Amino acid sequence: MAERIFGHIPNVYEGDNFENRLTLSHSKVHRPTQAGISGSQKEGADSIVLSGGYEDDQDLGDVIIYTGHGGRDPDSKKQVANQILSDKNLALAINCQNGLPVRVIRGASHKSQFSPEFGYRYDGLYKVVKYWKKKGKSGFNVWLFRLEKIDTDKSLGFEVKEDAPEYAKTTRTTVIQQRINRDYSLTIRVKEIYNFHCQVCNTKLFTNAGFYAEAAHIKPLGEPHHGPDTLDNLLCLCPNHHVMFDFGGFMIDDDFTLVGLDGKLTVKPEHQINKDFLRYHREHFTI
DNA sequence: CCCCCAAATGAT
DNA sequence: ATCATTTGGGGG
Repeated sequence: MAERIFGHIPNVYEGDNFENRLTLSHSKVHRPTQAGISGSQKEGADSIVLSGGYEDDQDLGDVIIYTGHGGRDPDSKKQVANQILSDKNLALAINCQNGLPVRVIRGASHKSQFSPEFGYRYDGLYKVVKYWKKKGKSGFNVWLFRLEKIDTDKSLGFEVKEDAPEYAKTTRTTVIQQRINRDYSLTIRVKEIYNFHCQVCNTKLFTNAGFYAEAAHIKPLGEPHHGPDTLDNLLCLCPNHHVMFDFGGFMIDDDFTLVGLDGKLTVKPEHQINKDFLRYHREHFTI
């Protein structure tokens, strides 16, 4: 299977139109030819289509209340059963918990003032800010997802000038894209290595969407630290210890002894941690 | 690998 | 409306 791309697809811009689901699929913007949600419960959802099939959808433009899938009679298309938080619905929940963007495509059959007249239109990136269960118009439970539009360029710390040449935009999009995806797959990997247990306290949190942990960079990414997005610069932490680590609440010695907290960092053999990054963290974040 | 699904599509 | 066909993806 081709790698799932989160965020914009290189060379595709907001407002681009597609004749039908097949051309949309070939563009990589939304790969499934029928399903409304593209994603997996492990990685999250990379794109959704609004096609007007679900009566509990609400399209307010920059805010969308999107109904999960399932529970419909294949012939009548009516809700005939409760939806459950699994498969693609779970994928959207993963986006919410991990702050992953989802591409939104509106189809002409979706009846709203924001729908295109014909075919399908790529409408940019949204974040999943909340999800909940509700009794839908049919009387059966549906899962709803609140999507809010994000300004990609600003949220990534880039200011793409209106008059920038196309080639520059393209290159930048590609570079940003590759970075997001590489970093995200490593995030999944470090969590899997520790099976979502915090390396500091061994806590394993669970939610209605499964287990929850955070991947923490030892030497921070970006300005001015320029830490790399590599496995040897990542830790699997619970949210509390992630916050403490980022804000210098504790340090980690070269032998993994914790400074400021009792005990030692749990480290698996398949996870080589670069001690230079531990040193960098000690030097720059200790009181 | 096989099986099944899916907010589609095109023809009756 | 309904039917058959289609295609990519996900999961076991």
